[in-house]
Amino acid sequence: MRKNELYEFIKLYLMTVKIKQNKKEATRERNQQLILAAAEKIFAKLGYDGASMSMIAKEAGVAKANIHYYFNSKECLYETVLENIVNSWNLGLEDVSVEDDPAVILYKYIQYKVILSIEQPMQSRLFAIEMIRGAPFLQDYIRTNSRPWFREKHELLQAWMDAGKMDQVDPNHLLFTIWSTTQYYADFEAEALLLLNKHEYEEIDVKAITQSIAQIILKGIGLSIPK
Amino acid sequence: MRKNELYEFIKLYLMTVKIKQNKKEATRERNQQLILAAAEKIFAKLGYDGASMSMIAKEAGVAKANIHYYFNSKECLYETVLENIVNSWNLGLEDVSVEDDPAVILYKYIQYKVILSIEQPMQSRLFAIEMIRGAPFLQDYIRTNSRPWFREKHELLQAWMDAGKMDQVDPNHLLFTIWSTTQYYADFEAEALLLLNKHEYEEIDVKAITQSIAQIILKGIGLSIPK
DNA sequence: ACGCATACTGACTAAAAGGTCAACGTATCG
DNA sequence: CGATACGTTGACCTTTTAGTCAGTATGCGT
Repeated sequence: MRKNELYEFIKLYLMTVKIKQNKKEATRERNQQLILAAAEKIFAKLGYDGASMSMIAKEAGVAKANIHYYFNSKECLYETVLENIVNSWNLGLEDVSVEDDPAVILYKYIQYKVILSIEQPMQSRLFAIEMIRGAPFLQDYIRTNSRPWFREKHELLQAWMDAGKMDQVDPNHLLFTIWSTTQYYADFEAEALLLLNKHEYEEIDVKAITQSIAQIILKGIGLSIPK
Repeated sequence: MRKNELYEFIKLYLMTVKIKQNKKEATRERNQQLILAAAEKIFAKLGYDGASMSMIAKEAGVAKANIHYYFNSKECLYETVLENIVNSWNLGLEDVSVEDDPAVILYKYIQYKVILSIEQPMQSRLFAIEMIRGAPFLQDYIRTNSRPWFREKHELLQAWMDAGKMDQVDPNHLLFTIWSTTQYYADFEAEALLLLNKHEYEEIDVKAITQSIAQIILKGIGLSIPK
């Protein structure tokens, strides 16, 4: 019975610990999230150098020194924000096999990326700023994480082409084309809205954008919009 | 003969003025260009806030105070750089009429924009940064200058479609698609090179990029690559 | 209730920013 | 040759920045 006792003890202990740390740990988690959200917003709007720690503190509703309590430096905070974004990035083209229909998969991917661009434009912009700067913080991450993902998708597209399911196009540039066309509406929102003479995107725009991009790209690689 | 005399006098006077101002005005012109070139480089690499006047001064090889002699403020310098870029921007799709072949015209435009992206990436990046910031300096310029240009091209594309020369696509999004796909290689050079596992673009890449983009977009709107 | 670790902050520092200015250098003209 | 306007600069100013720190407040376990 010793085993059982031990098990019960551990279970109780863990529960106690959890309850004990509830308030403190919850505060910790909450404030970190608050700071990260504020940082994402400010960094995306003003860039790394344009953003100041006091602005982020004000946005998050905490004292500036408190940010330094959770994050050692401005660089550290920026890096954390960026990695959080890229971590939640490459979804939307996952769990795909050669058997799937490229038209359906790619249409969904375009749709997914357009929605993300319209609804979370700041993430896209923050990523863009980092790339424009030459990816000083993200280049290691891209090398180790994005590259395998990219290779995998490259092979998938190539397999579809080999199977005669779509036209022969350079898979690299096809992926770049999908990224750039969809992210344009986040990164260049100011230009797009000014030229379209709008104040903000509407629900109907999301559909029109998705449709236009999908029409051009899918037909461009020998497919057609599904359904 | 008085008219002729006056004309000769003016001609001589202007020549004299030109000669007189040669050295000083040449220096003025030269240094302004030097400063503007340096500013373009530094602003594009580090953004508006990341760039400092002393860096630009160092890059241009002049004293910091001397920049303020030619340009009132950092904002003024930044604005001048931006407007110079956009002034030399919308070329490549000029002097086009409905009678022209859309395939030829659009292929040339894509080619032009790809070359510009590869050879002058800093201009594209500076523009991108300004747009990401919400176009605080360029929005007036876009409203008054880019919008008419955009409307004109919109009508041109619509006319081609009405004439049955190409598929029916939203002309706005078609233009956005061309811009985004071509500018991607400048703005996201870091990402593209990392994923392509290259140190820099080569001559062959320019052709491959142009070909891939043109293939997808032109076929996507019912055309094919000319010649 | 008390002691202790965690959470938090106002007030500070040193560095760097944009911008100014008086003084000096230099080409042009009477 | 002066006189004048333009070109140039080092030194300086104010403001803002990232980051620090001593000290306070707040739960938590005993």
